[in-house]
Amino acid sequence: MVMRLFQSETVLCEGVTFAQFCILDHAASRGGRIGLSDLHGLLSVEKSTTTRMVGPLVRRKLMEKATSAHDSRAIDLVLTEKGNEMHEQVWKCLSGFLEGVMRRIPGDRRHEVLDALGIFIRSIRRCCGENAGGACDCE
Amino acid sequence: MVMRLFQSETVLCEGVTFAQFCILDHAASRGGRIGLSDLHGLLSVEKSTTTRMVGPLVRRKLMEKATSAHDSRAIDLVLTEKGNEMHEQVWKCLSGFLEGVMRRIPGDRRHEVLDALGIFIRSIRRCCGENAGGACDCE
DNA sequence: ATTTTTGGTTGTGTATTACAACTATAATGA
DNA sequence: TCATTATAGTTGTAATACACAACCAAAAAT
Repeated sequence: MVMRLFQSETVLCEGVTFAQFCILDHAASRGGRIGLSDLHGLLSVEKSTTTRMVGPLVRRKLMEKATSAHDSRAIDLVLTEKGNEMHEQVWKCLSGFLEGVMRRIPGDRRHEVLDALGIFIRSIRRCCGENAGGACDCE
Repeated sequence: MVMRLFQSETVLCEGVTFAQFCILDHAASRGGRIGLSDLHGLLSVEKSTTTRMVGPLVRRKLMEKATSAHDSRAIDLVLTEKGNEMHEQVWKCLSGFLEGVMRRIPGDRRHEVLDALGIFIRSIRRCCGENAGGACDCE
């Protein structure tokens, strides 16, 4: 079972939706270049959906399509200058929000909370079979 | 900004979707009866959507429509016997899943993790202005 | 008594997806 | 090497999930 968050077209920040930010971020975390086909898995969507999700980013010149080095069918998405700036901008906006959340956690417990959150998320992941097919069988 | 989880029609358990379970659960937690109009807010959807989400539950006789005591326009949803059983069934299934997650958290930290999770969620809520209009302004 | 507001339904448009069909390239294998 | 099969991406289409608007009936306000 796939669980998606923030899938609406609603703009998150700077005219970028959450899904779009995810794509920018995945690219950024890999040095600004990512194979289109890698995105299917990362976003848990069909390849046709990936095509369509990437569209607006390319149209707005936040990313560029480049043919992959070793496979002329495959496409790499490359962060443009503008895309990089946008990514940082949105990150700033997001961390602003996170800071707000943090401010509401008693100072002496912040570390504990973040730590516990990590444990919880990893537990769910392991319980759901990580990337392997759903061992998360609810019958 | 509205954030929705598990909105797909995908069956969660026992032929009940997550949204349907939420409705059953809200009713159950209020003694088996809930005003249809209360659901709009609880589910964060338009009233037209509520109407449509409730449809299948009524058709499957998990809930019944009853005219509200003090307003002949308003409708109350009442859990049927069957609906109550279904609710418990799905709860069992869900807690089975949660147990699986818990088993993967070191025993001596379980309490801490749950505790921290509560703090985190409350912080987000307060940060986003609880039920008041979005103070969660990202900008 | 008339007007306005509110609860619910239905009609309709838009967005988000998956699935299938198709093209082009790559890999396999006889 | 040539035929087969697999893979990358795009486009067409259908299903779903929702909001918004128009509507009716009942309630509240004037």
